Amino acid sequence: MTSKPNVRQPSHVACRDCSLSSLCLPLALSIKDIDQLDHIIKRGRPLKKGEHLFLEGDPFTSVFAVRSGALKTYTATNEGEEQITGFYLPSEILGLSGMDTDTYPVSAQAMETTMICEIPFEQLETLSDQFPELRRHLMRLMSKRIREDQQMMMLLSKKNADERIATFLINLASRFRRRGFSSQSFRLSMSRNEMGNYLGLAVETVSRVFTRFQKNGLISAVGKEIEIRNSVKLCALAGGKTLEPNPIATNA
Amino acid sequence: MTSKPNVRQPSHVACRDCSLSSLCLPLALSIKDIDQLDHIIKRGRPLKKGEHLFLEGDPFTSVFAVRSGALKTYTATNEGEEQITGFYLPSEILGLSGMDTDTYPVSAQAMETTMICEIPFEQLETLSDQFPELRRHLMRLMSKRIREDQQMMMLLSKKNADERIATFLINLASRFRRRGFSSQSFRLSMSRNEMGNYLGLAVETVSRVFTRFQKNGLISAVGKEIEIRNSVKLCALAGGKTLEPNPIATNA
DNA sequence: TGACGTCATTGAGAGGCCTCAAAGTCGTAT
DNA sequence: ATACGACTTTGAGGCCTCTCAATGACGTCA
Repeated sequence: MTSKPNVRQPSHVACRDCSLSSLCLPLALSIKDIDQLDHIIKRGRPLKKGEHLFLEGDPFTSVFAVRSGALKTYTATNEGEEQITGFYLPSEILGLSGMDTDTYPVSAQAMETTMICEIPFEQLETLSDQFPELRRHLMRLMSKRIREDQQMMMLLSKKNADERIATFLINLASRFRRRGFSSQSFRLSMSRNEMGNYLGLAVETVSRVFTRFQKNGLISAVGKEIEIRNSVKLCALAGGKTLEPNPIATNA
Repeated sequence: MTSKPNVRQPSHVACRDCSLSSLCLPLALSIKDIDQLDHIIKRGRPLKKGEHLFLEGDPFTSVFAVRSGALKTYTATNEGEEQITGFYLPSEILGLSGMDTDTYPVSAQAMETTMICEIPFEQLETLSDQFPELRRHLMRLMSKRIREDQQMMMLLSKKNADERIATFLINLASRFRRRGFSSQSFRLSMSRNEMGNYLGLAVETVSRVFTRFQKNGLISAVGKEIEIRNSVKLCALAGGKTLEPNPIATNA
């Protein structure tokens, strides 16, 4: 399993050679201009499971793109519990919500081994001055995030446990598909507990819904491995269309 | 009640003469540059209660600032019910969530007689090219909105009915105060039904909580008139600090 | 001013989800 | 390989909020 000649070290892949460039920030730039973005990006060592990318209260300096792996963001409730605010898959951008403060309003933690591209915000703003398209893309990302958060608010205030979990699974599936992975079977990077926390449900409820979904032939779940067996019914439960109420994913 | 000599017609107040300028978009501009913003703003006739500013699906053309009155934004759930996504008070900006689509993702409706400043988005973008501060302010507004939506998600997934309503009242109070109104007593522009819809509660629950709050001396409510009688306890219920989990309000 | 419709309040009952508890499974590290 | 801890599953019971229903208050318009 040593590296083969034609396989670059992942931590050195340039934007122009990155398979995610069409989903990530570079999509706002022409081939020629991508290298400019590339130059300001810092690529650190991989984060191990449980390591933090930044902590709530840390000074806001950068936004981040996920290259591989998965992260969650969370904040502390008044009672000191953890409240998960989002899950982030490869090509998704996090850190934008800190932009109008001097500190990050949430903590970001790796749920598995994760590689990250760091984009120092000051330099990103400078680059935005040069490339209006990049600026508009950043705005679109934030606008999209607002709409997705509103979908999430609707989920939390109107949907029952079954519908919440169906929505969550369909959303994950569609994000996997867009990244070229199977939307039929995939591996959850979060625990049942984290899923429940995010969806406003107790762990036990999540577990019971999973069991029920399996009895009804909607899914098959072995540990974190999920297979969607009846996507039509699952989508119906989720509320019709293939929703995507969570992080920032792709372009329009 | 005819207009007095020194009172301009409200629909003609320029940004530089507007009492809200320090809370609204102009705060990003110097006195000298405000007039440039002023020139692109359209000031239409007042909206009567129940009238729509825009409908979900309308082509996205402008963002709006509330001059007086109050609006709500809402979207339709899959079952065709209304889901309120925000309430907007004077100086607050709405319409930003449509920015990355060609249509508004929500409808906006006046809850009372309301005056609006319309800012055509194309011209706002052009102006943004000239004034980086304006651009950054727009970004900050969106970033702030994301954080507030996340507060709202926390409310919906972790708080009980008492805490939700306490949070809502404290949030409204702090927004009134910032606008120079009393934060102790004010008039709700929304019905109990709308409040419940927004907070993920049934009307009856809202009503019962109001009754209980009055028995406990936290507030006094006569119809839509609210008086906060024990702001300390109410803040404690809301979860400590004076939160503001809703629309876009002011600067840092 | 009276009548109507909308909104708010109050009560009774039911249901969904949470909490508590315990057993079972998985992953990991020694 | 084994033992430990973390995670998952399942059960029983209770509570909070919703639903349904009816009465009461308010505001509006003829």
